[in-house]
Formats: sequence, C-alpha cells, structure tokens
Amino acid sequence: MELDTMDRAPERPALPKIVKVSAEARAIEALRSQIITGMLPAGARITEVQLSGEMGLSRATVRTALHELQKEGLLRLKPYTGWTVIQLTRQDVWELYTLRSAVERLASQLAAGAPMEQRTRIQAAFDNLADACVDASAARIAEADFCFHHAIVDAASHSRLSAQYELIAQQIRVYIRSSDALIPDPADILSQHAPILNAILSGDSAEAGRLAEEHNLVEGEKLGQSIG
Amino acid sequence: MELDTMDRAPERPALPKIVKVSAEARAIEALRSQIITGMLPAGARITEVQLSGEMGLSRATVRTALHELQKEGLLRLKPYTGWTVIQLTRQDVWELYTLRSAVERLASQLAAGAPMEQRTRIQAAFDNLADACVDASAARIAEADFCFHHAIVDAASHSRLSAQYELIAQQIRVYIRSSDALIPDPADILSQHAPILNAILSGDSAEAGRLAEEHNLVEGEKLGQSIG
DNA sequence: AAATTGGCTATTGTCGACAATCTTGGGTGC
DNA sequence: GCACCCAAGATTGTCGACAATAGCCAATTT
Repeated sequence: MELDTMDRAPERPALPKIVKVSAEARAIEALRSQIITGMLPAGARITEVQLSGEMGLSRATVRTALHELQKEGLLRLKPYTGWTVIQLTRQDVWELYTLRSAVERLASQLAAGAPMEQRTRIQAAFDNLADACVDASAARIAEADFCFHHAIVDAASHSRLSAQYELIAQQIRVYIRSSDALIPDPADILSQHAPILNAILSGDSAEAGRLAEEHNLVEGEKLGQSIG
Repeated sequence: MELDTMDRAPERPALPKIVKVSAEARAIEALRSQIITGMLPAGARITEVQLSGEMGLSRATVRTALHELQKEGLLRLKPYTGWTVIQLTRQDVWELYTLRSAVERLASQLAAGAPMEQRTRIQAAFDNLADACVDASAARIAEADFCFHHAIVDAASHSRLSAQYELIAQQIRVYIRSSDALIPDPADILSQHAPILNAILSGDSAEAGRLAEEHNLVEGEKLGQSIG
C-alpha cells in the first residue's frame, strides 16, 4: 500500500506548448504592427540595411518580411532604392471602401445564417462598443468599432473572406492614422451599427448584407472627403 | 547638297524599350504559369533546391518567388520540409466562389456605370466567347469565358478589385485543372452570360450586380459537386 | 509486437559577401 | 545660369555557405 502511494507522483498541470515561430514570421509581425499603429507612418522610408541593424537580423530575413508586407499592400518597393509605407490617395480610399463593402456584405449575409453561438459573439462585440461609446476615449471607440466588424467577419466562418477583410482593414487603419478624419459621434456609431446587428441576430441575411454594404459605402464616402 | 544627303541616316523604327524585370519577378511568373496551367499539378511537391537547380538561380531568389506565390494562395509551405501546390477542398471551392461572387457583383455594378468605351470591350469579349462556343475546343471556350469575366473586372477601373479577382481566379483554375468538372454546354454558357452583358450595356448597375452574383453562386455550386 | 531512441539525410531558415542599379552632388561646357 | 555628364555612395538583387528543423528508417528497449 505504502509503496503504491509513494510510486505515484502528484498530478501537475501540463506545460504549455511552445509555439515555434520563425524569425521571418516575427519580423513580419513586428513590422506590420509598427505600420498599423502609425509608429512607422504613411510615407516613411525604410531600408533593409537599417532594419537589419535595428532588428539584429540578417538582411535576407528582413527582406522576406518586407516582401510579404508589400504583398499585403502595406509597403511599396522601389527597386534598388528603398521601401516606403503606403500613402493612400482618394482613389485608394474609394477602392478600399468599395471592396470592403462588398466583402462585408457577404460576411454579414453569412453571419446572419451562422449558428446562434457565433451570432452571440457579435452581440457581445456590440455591447462592448456601446460601453465604449458611453465614456471611453476615441481610440477605444475606434478599436471597439473594428472589433464589432471583425466579429461579423469571424461569424462568417470563411477563412479567405477573413484574410481578405484583414488586408483591407489594415490599409484603412494606415490611412486613418495619416488623415485628419473626424471621429464620428458615438451616438451615430451606435445608430449605424444596431440595425446591422439586429438583422444578423434575426437571421435576415439579405437585410444584413444590404445594411452592411450601405454602412461601408457611407463611411467610405465620408472618409474620402478628409483627404486634403 | 550631296553632303547633306549623305549625312542624314535613313529613318528606322525605334528599338522597343527594354523592360527591366528582376530574376525574382521572372521566377514568380514562370512558377505561377506552371501552376495555373497544371504543369505543376495540385498537390505537387516542390523544393527550393530542386527549383534552384532547374532554373539556374540561387535558392534565395527561388525562395522569394515561392513566398510570393504562397501569399497568392497557390502554394503551401511546410517549414523545413517543402512546398506543395494547393489542393482545394469543397470548403475551399465554396469560399472561392462566394468571394468571387461578391467581388464580381461589385465589378459588374461598376462596369455598368463605366464609360461606353470600356463597356464595348465587354461586348467584344462576349462576341469572342460566342464565336468560341460555335466550334472551338473546350479549352478555348473556357479561356474565352475567363476573358469575358476579366473584361468586366477591367471595366470596373478598380486596381484592388482586379488584383483580388485575379488571385481568386488563379486558385479556381488550379482547382478546375485538378477536378473532373464537366464543361458546361456552350448554349448554356451564352444564355448565362448574355443577361449580364445586357444589364451592363444598358447601365443597369443593380441588375448587373445581381445577375453576376447569382451566376457565380450557381457555377460555384455546380463545381463544388464535382469533388470526389 | 509495439514503443522508443538515435542517427542520417533532405529540406528550409538565416547568414554575410559580391553584383547590379539608382540617386545625388559636383564639375564642366555652353 | 542651365543642361549634361560622371563618379561615389546607398540601396536592393543575388549568390553560396552555414545553421536549424523535420522525416524516415534501423536498432534497441519494454
């Protein structure tokens, strides 16, 4: 009996899995983050040599990261000259918002048909947005706004749609950071988003899509006006 | 007089400009072409070492190309193991066609509002498709079909939409090459596409979008059934 | 017989160095 | 003063070599 007890080690929690991430992937992430948060502002020039020194990585590794972000639309390469963070024209803004409206229309349609469990998450994101609109900073409201849209896109359970939406959203964030776009009135935000939520929750796919599309086109039009 | 005549060399046509294309870009193009045409079939394994030898390029150059095509959705990377040409599941096909329907809906709406000059090109592409349906091979019909869709997308004058559409189309082509999808009856092809053309030519933006969306969803449903 | 371990090979990941190209500033000629 | 040219420096493009990792197979252990 005693031997049996002594032989059994006490239960302990499993160690967390160590997720392996290549230096390339980490460089991509770090760079993307700096671009999206505006630390690397629109129009900023970047060189592989500079980043290589800064990040303690070989230029080849940095180069891979830069090429990936170029593919995501966040950077522009001038061969043999350098890299630049994107600067968006009015045409670019129009393109981003029309494309986003198309994609988000689809996402909203799919979300309206999603299991209730997924739709509940959209409700939670809306509640979070509503809370933020009461007394939070503009930055927090903007973040909650993005989260609401992402909740819809996630509920669509469509990986390519999510990926595409993310690429569009990234570019829009770069633009917003570089523009003097006015932050919408919190009351407006809620009145714009509530109908979309309601259509999704009630399973009205066509209405959800129509409202989402319209919302994006209207917002895009407003944003486009803020280019000097 | 004679001296003047002798001094003037005869007029000759200007030499064409030499467009500088990096080895990386050429590798990307060559690889993409092999994937889309099926020479590198769905599921095929590729290694950097093999391609480097084949193409007479450094592995780093090839690697850049492979990473770009991964970003385009044509290749998958297994770290430290190898690259694979995509193989699409029914879910993938669904995703591609729903996304394509959303994008092409937008393209058709914009094309319906485009200058007549642009719309005329869509008419020309349709005529070409109609000619092909009379007596051409299945491959030529498929090509003319793609050209018709591309003419609509081009008429939208929306660079991001065109780029996105191209990425989707590429993946669909890889899938079609790997599937036993039946080639639609030529008469069906024309009856499906003519209403879209007519809506665009008559400037009916909403109808063009509706028809384009529906056409893509119906075709996507059919294609998805052909997965064994 | 099934599970584990270890070694080898093949592959990608990353490195630093050489090659190709672009930009800029200074000098020259008109 | 303006236009053109050229060289030098800065940058990306490409190379081959070393480092890290995954997969496979044979040997060993249970």
